[in-house]
Amino acid sequence: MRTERLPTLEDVARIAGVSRATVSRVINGIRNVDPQLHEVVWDAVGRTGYVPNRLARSLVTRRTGTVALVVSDSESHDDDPFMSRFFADPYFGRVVGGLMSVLRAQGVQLALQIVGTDDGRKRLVGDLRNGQADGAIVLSLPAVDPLPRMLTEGGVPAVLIGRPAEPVPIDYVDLANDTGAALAAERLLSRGAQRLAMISGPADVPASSDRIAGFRRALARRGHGWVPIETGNFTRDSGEAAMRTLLAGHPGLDGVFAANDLMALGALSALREAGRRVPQDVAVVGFDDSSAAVAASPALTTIRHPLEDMAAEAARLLLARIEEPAMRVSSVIYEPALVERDSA
Amino acid sequence: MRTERLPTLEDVARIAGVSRATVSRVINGIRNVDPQLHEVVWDAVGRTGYVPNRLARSLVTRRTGTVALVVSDSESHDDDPFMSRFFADPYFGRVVGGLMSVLRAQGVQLALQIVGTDDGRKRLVGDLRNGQADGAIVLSLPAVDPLPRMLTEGGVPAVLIGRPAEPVPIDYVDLANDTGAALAAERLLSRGAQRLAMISGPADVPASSDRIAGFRRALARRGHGWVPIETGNFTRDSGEAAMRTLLAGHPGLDGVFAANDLMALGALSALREAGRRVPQDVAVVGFDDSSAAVAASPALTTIRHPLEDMAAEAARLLLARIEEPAMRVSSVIYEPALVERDSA
DNA sequence: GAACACTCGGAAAGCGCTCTCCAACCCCGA
DNA sequence: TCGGGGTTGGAGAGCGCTTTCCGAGTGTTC
Repeated sequence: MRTERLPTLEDVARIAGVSRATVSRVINGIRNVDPQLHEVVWDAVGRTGYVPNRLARSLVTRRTGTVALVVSDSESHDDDPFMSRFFADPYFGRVVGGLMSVLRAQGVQLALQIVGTDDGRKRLVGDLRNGQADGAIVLSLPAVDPLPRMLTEGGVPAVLIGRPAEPVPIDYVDLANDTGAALAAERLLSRGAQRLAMISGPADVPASSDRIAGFRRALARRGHGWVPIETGNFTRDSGEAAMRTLLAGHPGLDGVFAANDLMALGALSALREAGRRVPQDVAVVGFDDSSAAVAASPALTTIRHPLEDMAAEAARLLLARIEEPAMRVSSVIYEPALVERDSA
Repeated sequence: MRTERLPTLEDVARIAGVSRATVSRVINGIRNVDPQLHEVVWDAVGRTGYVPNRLARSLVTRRTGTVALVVSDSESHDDDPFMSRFFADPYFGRVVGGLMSVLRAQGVQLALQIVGTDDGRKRLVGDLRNGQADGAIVLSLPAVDPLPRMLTEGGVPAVLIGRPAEPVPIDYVDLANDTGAALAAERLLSRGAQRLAMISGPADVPASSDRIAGFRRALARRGHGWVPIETGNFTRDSGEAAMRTLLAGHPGLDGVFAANDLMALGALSALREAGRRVPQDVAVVGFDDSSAAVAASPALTTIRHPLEDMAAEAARLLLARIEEPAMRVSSVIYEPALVERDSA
């Protein structure tokens, strides 16, 4: 099976009685080839079951029809369960789904790449420059990541999902995280909550710090000063722990904003355990509008994060930049919206 | 940036003052090259910042260091939301996570491929035979899918996750779905439930039919005859609808087995809406032990599905087959386990 | 009928790499 | 001094494709 040689351009050419060049032209629909020959060639293609070899083609055209989805992680070891947690999180799947919705239509493939070390990043950039893929969509996890800069300096078309921590001239799509957090704050206040608190993500990643800043600012505007903030790491368990800590330090709180739904779920557990009713005693607002939000009980009032749309836009942006590398660097910011359910 | 030509083997050879062949040998660590030259070459590599071109290498070695993750769907259109639902489901992410855990350690990359038409399948097999990837992990969604057979006939190393609907000599990993369903049945019975029902997935996909068969068989063994089964499509909403239908037709039922957690979640909603308490009035068992199970309220008693482990094993199997194409076809069946929580 | 403009198809030069020969060389024993 | 065995490094032939030249053929115009 695998052993028998596959038909090549050469074979097709021989059978059709023309040159390799002609077959190539016919297959790629280039120039006006005599309709008669055209037919003869396609016939030979059909008879041989010829399929062009993408590798060989890419080698000369410098185009692969592939885009890399790069997950840039900080120093992760193989036995580190973090990555598997990352993949199990709906975040990853939603991004892939959004990307595929536009890539698939263009016949572009997606190659998954994970880099966890600077060495890995260097190799990745090298491979990309060598035409391993036409461009990259980057999911950058570490608080500060050299990858975006390395990519732009290497001249690799790339689009970030989520803004870079430090300014880099690179395309990206992002969510107005601060606005989202402000929506949460206003919802809690308008529900009558007075003593608010927040369960945030790691303070050094942009999405997190933006949510913290947005929440604080919105409260300040409404005359609320300092609010207790407990830091989690976006997992359910960390949300539960954070909630316990908050309750211990501030038993009178009546409103909580969690920086994602998973942590809100954890908070719900901790509140139930502490005998607090949601939303009567404590109102809770999550973030993301993930499927977990509707599964929760009470169903989570949360902030909608149009991740699929963002990923799709990132893909479009990347395709455009691949087509036109000199294009001006741009970024697209999506507006979040409040989703009202039962928890606040 | 992108314009400047990248250093090639040739350049390195010139700088090191040796031939291309020698540089190639040094880089690939082949044969005993004079230690002195060895050093000279590496030095030149460092100075030029040379990175081997994978494409060119693959073209001659017939090895890409890439494995395709193929999602074989039936006739899906671009505006069909099904795919995005599929990606958002934790199933996809868990599979990717499991695969990556072993592929990454081997430096193997994963390329995502989606095929929705027979034409697409044909092209895919052609590309794979041409060495687009070294092998494929297949997630086959349609009830009956020609892809597995096409792959084996094309001599493409491939491993299925989930057994093929019709017997094909191909490696696969699967879960003992029937055993899992039996565990659910026994749990319900031992909790004292007497009038059981099931919310199944589409009856024509193997995983579904196995769960149905296992559930029925276990009940029959315990002297329970016919049980009402309502069919859903693995989404939350379909579970809710199915539960309503069941309640309408069998108001007295006191135990439900849902073929996955998402549908169990929907069932929970429908039961609450109907004023039934879970587990006091109606006991509910789910399937998968997804993250939704613990988020649910009451937390779902469910069947653990070690998907990450299965995917990892699939990856190992594939790597082995790529290494040794003549290896005997094998399959690995995982045993599910009952996870006791609150809903049953 | 010659000069010109086109159209079409073929030859061949790569793309960047690997790997099989083969020549050159070294060391040893006869 | 010479032949044989064992290294080591270089030349060069591909892997399967695209694409630039060019030459040959056709039709058009004065």
